[in-house]
Order: sequence, then C-alpha cells, then structure tokens
Amino acid sequence: MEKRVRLVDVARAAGVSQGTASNAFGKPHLVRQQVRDRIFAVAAELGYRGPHVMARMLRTGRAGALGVVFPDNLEYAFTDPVAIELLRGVGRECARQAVNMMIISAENQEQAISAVNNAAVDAFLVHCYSDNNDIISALRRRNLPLVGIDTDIRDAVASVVLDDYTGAAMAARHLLECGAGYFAILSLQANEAERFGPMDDKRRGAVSHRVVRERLAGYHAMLESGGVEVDDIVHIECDNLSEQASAQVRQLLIDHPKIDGILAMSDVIAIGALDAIKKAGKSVPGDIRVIGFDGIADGERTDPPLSTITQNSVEKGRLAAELALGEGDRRSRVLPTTLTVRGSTKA
Amino acid sequence: MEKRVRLVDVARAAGVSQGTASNAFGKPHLVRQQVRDRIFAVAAELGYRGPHVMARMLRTGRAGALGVVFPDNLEYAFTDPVAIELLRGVGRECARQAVNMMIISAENQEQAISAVNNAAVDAFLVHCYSDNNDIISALRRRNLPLVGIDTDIRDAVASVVLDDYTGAAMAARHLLECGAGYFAILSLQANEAERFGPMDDKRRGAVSHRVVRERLAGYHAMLESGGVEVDDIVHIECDNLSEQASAQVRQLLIDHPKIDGILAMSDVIAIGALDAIKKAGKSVPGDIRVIGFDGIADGERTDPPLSTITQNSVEKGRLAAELALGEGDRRSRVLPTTLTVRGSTKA
DNA sequence: TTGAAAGCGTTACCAC
DNA sequence: GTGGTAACGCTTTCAA
Repeated sequence: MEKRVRLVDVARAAGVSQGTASNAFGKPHLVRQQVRDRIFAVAAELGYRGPHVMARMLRTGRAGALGVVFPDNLEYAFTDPVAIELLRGVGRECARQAVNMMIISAENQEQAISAVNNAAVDAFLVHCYSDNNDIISALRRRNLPLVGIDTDIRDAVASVVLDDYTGAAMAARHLLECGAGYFAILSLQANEAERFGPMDDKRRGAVSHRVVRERLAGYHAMLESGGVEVDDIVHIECDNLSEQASAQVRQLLIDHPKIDGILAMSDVIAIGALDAIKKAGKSVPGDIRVIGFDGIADGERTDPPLSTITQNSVEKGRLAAELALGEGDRRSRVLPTTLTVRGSTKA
Repeated sequence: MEKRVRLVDVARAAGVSQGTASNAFGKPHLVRQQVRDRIFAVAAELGYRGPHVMARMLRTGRAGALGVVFPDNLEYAFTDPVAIELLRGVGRECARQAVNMMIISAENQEQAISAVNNAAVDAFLVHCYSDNNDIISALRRRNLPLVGIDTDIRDAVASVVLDDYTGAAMAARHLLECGAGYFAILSLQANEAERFGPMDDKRRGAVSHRVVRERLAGYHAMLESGGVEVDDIVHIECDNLSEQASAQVRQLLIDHPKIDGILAMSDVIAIGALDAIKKAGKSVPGDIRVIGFDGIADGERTDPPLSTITQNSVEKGRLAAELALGEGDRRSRVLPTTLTVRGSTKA
C-alpha cells in the first residue's frame, strides 16, 4: 500500500500553491479555468482521490451528518413500523439538505454512550420516552443541537411531540359513542422497568414516559366524563409487539369477560388484540370494540380493519430533522392526530 | 460562545504533558490513578467535553462508522420490508462491533456521489442490482472496503448474494407440482429504465439486474423441464409496491384469463397479486396458485397465507457488515433459500 | 487570482 | 509512566 497522495503533492506537481489547489476542488469559481484544468490533470495522473474527508471536517468543523439515537431500544428502530416511518421522514429531510444520516448503534447503555461520543455529526435527534437517562446526558454533553421526538428534553433545542392527550380522548369518546361500557387500556411501557402485565394504581402513578402519561390522562378524562370510574378500567402494560400483546389479551379476556371496549396505545398492540379476540371466539366489533393508535399501514388490512388515532410519523421525523439541522426558529411543535374509523369499532 | 477547551489546556492546567492527558482519556491504564484523577478533575473544572471527535479521526484514520448506500432508490430503504430487514441485520453487526451506521442519503444521482465523497466511514455496504453505475464508481474511488449486497461488484472486497437461481427454480417446481399449467411471472425492475408493464422477449434479453436475471433463468429452466414453453409464459415487469402490482395483475387477469400459476419475484408483489385476484372474484389457490419470494412477515397474515421462497435478509445484512468491517477472510458468500408452503399454493 | 503560513485538536512515537 | 514533538491533511485568512 503506497502512501496516500495529498493535496500538497498535487499542488507542487502542478506548480501552484496548496491554497489554490484546495480552491480548485472546493471553490472552483475562484480558480482560473486553465489553472484548474492543469490541477485536475495532475491530480488524475498522481491518483489523488480528492480532499481527505476527516481533515476537511477538522478544519471546517462540519460533519455533514445528522445523528439519530434510539436509546430505549436497540433493534427497535428497525422493527417497529412507527419508528420506521419516522426514519423515513428523517431520511427525506436529510436528503433534502444533503446531509447523511448516522444511526447510533449499541448493544447496551454503556456502549451507546461511547457511540454518541464517537459520532461525527452536526446535530442529534433522539427518539425516546423519558429524559432521565444517561444517554441523554451524554447527548447534552456533546453540546450540539439536540431535538427530542415524543419527549420533552430539558435544554434541548426543540422537541416534536404529538398531542397525545387529545388523541387519546378522541379514541375514548369514539368507543363510548360506539356503546362500549367496560373498558381495558392496553398501555405501552410506562417507565424504565420492563414490568409487563396488569397495572395497579400504584404503577399508574409511576409513569415516567411522557407518551404513556398523556394518553392515559386523555383516556381517563374522557371516560370519566362518560360516567366510567377509572378504578373500573382494566389496565395492562404491554410489550409493543403483536405476538406478546396477543398473549396478554388472551389472558385479559379470561380474567375480565365483560370487557367490551379496548383502547390500545399502539396499532401494533391493537393488532395483537384483534388476533387474541378472534382466537377466543368473540367478534369485533360486535362483542368488543378495538381502537389503536398511530395509523400504521398494516391496520388497513386486518380483519376487520383497525380503527385508530392516526398520526403522521413521517412528517414528525422530517420536522424533527429540519429543526435539528435548521438555523431558523426552533420552536417546539405539537403535531395533531385524527380519528380514523374503520371496522373494528363500527359495523 | 466561548472558545472550546482543548486537551492541551487541560494538560497545562493539570501540570502534565499533552500526551499524558490524551492517555488519561484514551488509554487510562497507561496513567497512574492519582494523575488520572487530577486530570479528570481539572477537565471537569474547565468544562472540557472530551477529545474532539474529528481531530481524533484525522489522527487515527478511523471513522468508527459503516456507510450504507442504496443507490437505486432513495426512500426505498425505509419502505421495502426486505430492505428494512437488511438494515436490521446491518445494525445488529454494527452494534456488536461498536461502530455507527451511516446511511448515505440523497435526492438524486449527483447528490449521492457527493454524499459518498463526504461520508466519514471505514467501509461501505451497497445494496443494488447492477454495477454499472456512477455511484459505484464513486464508491470505488474512495478506496475503502466495499461489499456488494445482491450484486457482484467488480473489485469489491466481497459480495453477499442469494442463490436466486435455485430459489426461483424451487418456486417454479412447486407450482408445477401443484398442478398449474399457465404461468405468469411478475418480475422486479429489470434495469435502469423504469419501464413497467409487459415484458417482451427483447426486453427479457436486456436484463442488467443480476437478481432478475438469475430468478428468470431459474423459473424458465424449471418450467421448461416441466414442458412449458418460455414463449407461453406471460411476463410483467412490476413496480415493487403492492398497490401498483395489484393494478397490473388486475389487467393481467383480464388479458390472460387462463393463467393459473403466478410466480412473483417478491412477496410485496405477490401480496398485491392476491389482492387483485380476490377483487376479480377468483380463488387462491383454487383458480390460481401464487408464490412469492423473500419470506417477509406480512406474508404470514395474508388471506390465504402466502407461499414463498424464504431468504434470511437479516442475516444477509449482518454478514455483509461483518465482511465489510472484518479483517478476516473476505470470501464472497452465496446464501441459501428455502421453500415455504402456505395456503396460496395448496389448500 | 494566487501564494504563504497559520492553525484545526488530537494521537503516536521516542526518549527519559 | 511521563514528557516533548511531529505529524494527520486540509481550509482559510491575509498579503501580494
């Protein structure tokens, strides 16, 4: 392996200064055509591969990349349909701004921190649920623009969240209007401790994940205004995977046969619920009405199709990237949701 | 904004040399505990944020990231289920090796080239179908380890491809065994020109995408050995999206009502076909047998469930990443496929 | 337009 | 173990 050809070698061979050679590559308009051509010719002859990326970065201070962090879950980013839509949006904006997309990857918390510290990026996006987290601290320490998605991070440049409260309330109101009277809420993970299963009121008081807190509040407020006692609602904390959720719902149907309305905090969970209900020999929406949250494409093709609270995850990701990369005003945003009625709540 | 604190500032303030300060951060075991603590204390006091990532990169020559390029399609990577599985595998290996994952993003060919040139990475992975491509040239020019996925790139360090020929042949044999006699092949895009629709024999001769070429050959060889004339097979080039494919199949069923066996080069296309057949009032597998390719999760939940040729895309991605990052032997690999029989071919 | 020289902040090497 | 110092390869003043 021969030594790498450097810009200075090209400059010397072409009989120009290093500065001129640099301009020929980076700011061609500053160099006379004739000189430029000579430089390029010499460069080609010498086998110069163009400016060294890392050296340029050091000098300019720009990395040309946006870091994306999923601290809660490692393979989550490429498994959950909502996370994938988010990434699609981030990628779209990165492409628009000619910036690459650096996915921070790690097998554990400690490794994630060093992955954050080693990432050459101009800004960070972090998708997570709570902000008391060692990774968030590491991100703050980098002192780069930091945008939180689905969570409100203190000191972050901005955040992009959903109007989860209103969305949840719409879902609950819809189920009430469809005639449901006995409710179960299938919650996403409520805090760091992975403790899936029934959620007693003590655990409901210890919700650190913003999304869960808001949606729970929205469900409760609406159901209460509909005459339902919160203590009469069955709460289950579910893993956000259809299979797992399905198993949990199977047990739920045995333990609480009167349930006729299910509020799921994600479509993935709701799809698992549909499956369990079908296997239990009950009908949807006849015996039980089910409404999800997110509006993923798979929900259109279930049997029956899934009613849900639709959010625009692609736009959420795109907007977050725009805020992180942008110079402009960085107000945080709260995105709206809409009610999508399909067959799982109404015949 | 005050000036950034540098390692040399910390070293001076702590009364040690820059080298020792560097070691305290990068190779702690080389520095006495006592000295180390003093350095850290001073660093904290001065607000030193740790070694500058870009400077370290320039000095060490390591970027700590793997570049991933999807030249054919821009949002493709976050839309196609197979590409997502691939990314999951790549991410898994990156995490294992404590390397970040850089997705090269661009809106067009030209931008993609400069994105490749600006990426600070240690190796590249490229998923694509053919190798006569400006982006591939740009990748070669970077002179970094380059691994091709699903394609054989000249001069690449290695490549990871599927045994597409055998997989396709298995699919065709299965349909023959199920009693199909009149075949349609739903092909993936055959070359750079996006010209979806019927594929005449001239176009079948101009297939530059390796995957398509191999699968076509596999289908044809097996069908011919089953007594089917290649000219009697209907060929349609499909966009790899269920909706689009569905529309194309709807027309196919009108033009060729005798078709009773469909070979789709992807599950996504096959799912679109199932949909079109259902809407046309025909039954699967009674009237028409359908077999896909890939083995994506969605295929398990269609009605009827989709028979397919299963590949392990996650492992394909992981292996490619391992080859790109690894020091070890870099022989190219050909991964196997298996026949998965479900309801779309057999009652 | 072009040239000269000053950093960018670090790590690796070699001497002590 | 520790200290000095020379790269790493570039872009960007500033002066000509």
